Amino acid sequence: MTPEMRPFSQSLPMALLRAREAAMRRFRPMLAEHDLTEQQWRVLRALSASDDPVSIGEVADHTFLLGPSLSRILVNLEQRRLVERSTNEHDQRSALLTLSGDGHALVGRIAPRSEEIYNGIEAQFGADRLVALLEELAALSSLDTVPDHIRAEVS
Amino acid sequence: MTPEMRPFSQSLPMALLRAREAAMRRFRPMLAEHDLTEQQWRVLRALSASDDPVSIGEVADHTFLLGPSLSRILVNLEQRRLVERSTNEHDQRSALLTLSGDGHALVGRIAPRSEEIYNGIEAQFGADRLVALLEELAALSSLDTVPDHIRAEVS
DNA sequence: TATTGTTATACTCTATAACTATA
DNA sequence: TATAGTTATAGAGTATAACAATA
Repeated sequence: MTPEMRPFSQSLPMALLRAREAAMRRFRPMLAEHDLTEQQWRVLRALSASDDPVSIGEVADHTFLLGPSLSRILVNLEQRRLVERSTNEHDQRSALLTLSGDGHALVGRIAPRSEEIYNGIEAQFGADRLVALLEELAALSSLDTVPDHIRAEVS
Repeated sequence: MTPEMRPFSQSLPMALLRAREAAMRRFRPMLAEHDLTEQQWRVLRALSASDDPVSIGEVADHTFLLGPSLSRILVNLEQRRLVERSTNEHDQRSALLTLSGDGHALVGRIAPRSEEIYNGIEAQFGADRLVALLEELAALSSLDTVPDHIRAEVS
């Protein structure tokens, strides 16, 4: 034993991983039915969240995917006609992504089942409690995110 | 947009991933210095948490690693003399794992720095608040875990 | 020169099935 | 027959660097 370190069971990264596994266990079968990996789904989900085209870099930030990973995922999703690419007229370097009609349709088929699973978690865990947990997670995530007005002063 | 589904920003799996990323960003450089992947570290951490030898299956459960992944990680950790294997005398099929002296030494070198990082998070987020968050995460993780005495009745 | 994104490369992990040895 | 673990195999993601095109 290494008593100097907090118990494995109380490690924050492990607790987060464990909780995520517990949640994903409910969602995975549904994604598998549609031949989607978690990462592919994160991309579709990020695009479905916006009416406007989103740059590849923004999608990478939102989905926690690295450039090379995202590039290959996009090749796959474009071949499946779920995602469409256009070029930003104001900056020829950056590509803009949108969900295709098929992409919207697929998300639309998955959405109600996702909500169902979500409602099940809310019913067991408590809706208010879940909202509170999400708030705490957001607060934790933004700990090292320097607010914009401060960053402007620093840099 | 797909208004039928809750916002991407409020998806529980994404919130957990985001929080885990925020936490791991602080820990990763330390692991990289010791040439450890997150998964290798999870194995060492799980073994360091127990004075008694642990079976491979138990380690797999605790670390959320599949058998084949764990097998190869163990080959690596054994070659580096961080982990030792012995056979369970009562069941020749199962192998028992323990942290070697070098393994303990490595965990011992990492532990204080890990605690330092942890204290930083506590200082920013609040120690009590972090304890409360860990409790909520544990509760969420155990939602679908049927308690043993009930499982005995059911099966 | 800096930025956006892709390609190259090597490694690691995931996931399923088939297999060996033991129970 | 069932279980513990390994091996085989295919696929996908991670990570870094090098690169092309554009700003």
